[in-house]
Parts: sequence; C-alpha cells; structure tokens
Amino acid sequence: MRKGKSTKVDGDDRIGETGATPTDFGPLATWVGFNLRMAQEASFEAFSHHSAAIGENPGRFATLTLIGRNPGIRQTELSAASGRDKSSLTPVVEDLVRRGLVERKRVDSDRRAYRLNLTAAGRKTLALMTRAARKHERNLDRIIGPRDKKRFIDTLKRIAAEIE
Amino acid sequence: MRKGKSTKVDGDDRIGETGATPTDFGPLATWVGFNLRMAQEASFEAFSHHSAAIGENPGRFATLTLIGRNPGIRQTELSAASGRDKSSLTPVVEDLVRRGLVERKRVDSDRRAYRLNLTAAGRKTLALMTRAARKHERNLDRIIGPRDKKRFIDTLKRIAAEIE
DNA sequence: TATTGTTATACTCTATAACTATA
DNA sequence: TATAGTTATAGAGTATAACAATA
Repeated sequence: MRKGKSTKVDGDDRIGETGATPTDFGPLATWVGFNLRMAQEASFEAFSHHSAAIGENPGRFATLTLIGRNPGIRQTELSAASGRDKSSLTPVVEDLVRRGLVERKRVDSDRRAYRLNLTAAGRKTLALMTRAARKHERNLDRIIGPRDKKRFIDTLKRIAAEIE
Repeated sequence: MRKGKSTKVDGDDRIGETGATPTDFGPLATWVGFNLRMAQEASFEAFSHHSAAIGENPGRFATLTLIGRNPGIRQTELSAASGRDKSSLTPVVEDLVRRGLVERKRVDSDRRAYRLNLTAAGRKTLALMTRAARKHERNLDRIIGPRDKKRFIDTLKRIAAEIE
C-alpha cells in the first residue's frame, strides 16, 4: 500500500519565500515512461482497495483468471504466461491451494508435473474479483472516454510487445 | 529484473492435443488495468537496461531529477513529491550521498532538516541518465506515434489524478 | 505538542542457483 | 541430459511505529 502522492510541499523557503512552492518535476512531467508508471501505480492501488474488500490482491486475480481460463494448466505454463519465474509462482500457488481456491493434481503421463484447477471456492472468489475488476474498469472507462479506449489499449499492448 | 514474458506455452496437452496452445488470457486481455501493468513493466524493464549501462536504476533517476530541479529540497518534500514515505527515502538518499552524487547540508533556520543538492558527479550522472531516458522516450514515441502522443500522455495523467 | 529524519522491523514480489524426482 | 517444481537465499522497494533532536 502506498501513500497518497502530493505535488505541493510545505515550508519550502529555498527560493527565499515563506509560502509553499510546488515541486518542479522537470522533464519527468512530459515523459511517457514516468506517466505510465504514475498511472499504473494509481490504477493498481485503486484495484488493490477493491480487492482488499474481498480479502485478495491484484496479483491473485491474474493468477486465478489464468487458471480459470486454462483448466489443467501446469505451473511452468502459468509462469510463462504471467512472465514470472516458476520459483516465484511456488508460494503463490501454495497459498491458493492452502486457502482452498486451487487444487493440484499430478499428471499421470508426466509425474513431475501438476495440473491446476479452480475449486468451487476458487470460482466463487474469482467471480467476486471479476465483479470488482469490472467496477474498476468502469472507473477507467469514465476517465479515458469510450471513443479513445480502443486506441489506448492498443497503444499499451504495442508498448508491451515492442519496447526494447 | 524480470524474465521476458511469453504468451505461448509448450507441451500443453490439457485439451487433448500434443502441440503448443496459446494461453487464454480471458478478460484480462481487454482490460485497461492489466494492459497498463504489462506496458509499464515492459517500459520499466527496458529503461532498467539503459540505466544499468550507467550503473544506475530508474528509481535513482527520478530522485536525482527531483533534486536537480529543486536545489535545496528537503527530504520530507522529496518524499511527498515522489509519493513515498520519508522512511523509504532514507536509504535511497544515504546511498546517493555515499556514492558522492548528492550532498546534504543542515538547514540553519531549522536544524532538524537537511537540504539536498546534486554534486558535480551527481549532475554528470543525471546528464547521462537523462540522455538514456531521451533514447527510451524516442523508442516509446516510435511505438505510440507522434499524432497520438499528446493525447496518450494526457490520458495517463488523468488516470493518475482521477482514479479512485 | 508537532515535525524532521533515522532506526528497527516486516512484508511483498521478484530472481538465481542448487536440488529432487522424474523423463 | 533435460524438465517440473521446490527450497534456500538474496535483493529491491515499500510501509508502520517508535525514537531523538529540534521547533
């Protein structure tokens, strides 16, 4: 969780005044990278709040969605799909299993691997989170405007795919 | 640092086939929040690479820029401007001072506080990072397209400011 | 009493490398 | 030899709470 960000600062007398002076962000203010980060952090935190009301967090949401959409997915696949190392996923899956949201079954044809599936409780939690996500999306839609949304998402996708 | 993300997964036989099957991202694929995160991570990682070539990281860049643009800024102001708790900033500033990029001076009129300024070495490092950032921005510009850039940044700013 | 910055502590998320058990 | 998943470990980045010095 993150502190609310404020652009104003108090008690700033470095330019010989006694009143508050806004901080100068310099070139940061006009750069895509910086604004991308600020927008993502704000959006992420807002969704964290919605998720917390369900007792979950945004990362769990992505994991549950991927498992729900790809029944029987194996951990290595899941790790590739979410762009995280498989070792990063171990504690996440462990937590979901422990809380009864996901079940693991050994694969008969390859006994090294597990298949992951949502349990009934997992589906229920995913449904709750999906509802929260839709609400969050409606907030974002309101800000972006329906006309620009498609192009906006397309640009984000191209950044993720093409940046080097 | 993060693994490259791949959408394809291998060895997926969960739907009775032997060939590779793309993972289904379900509603994630069309949601702003998710794509915002993916784009930000990709952009951040790309800039991390550029920064690493200078021996720095993106977080240091923002801090150095804020100090450079606001000479004599105090740590509490800096923490407000960057949206982080003051205690999170202590080790960052300590590191910058230790490496000779930033200097701290006690404020005469308020001996609890410090003022932060870049040293000559700090200005030099900031100049190098700024150059790397410009290169990174040119990559982003190429992807976004000059026509859409202004609107894209404006949308990001509004998300950061208005999301709840 | 309130504020500035530090310290102690803890939590989340991530990675690499070495390991096991299988293939 | 190679792969699936775990363990051990580490690092970055963040927060809260308590603290000393000063206001």
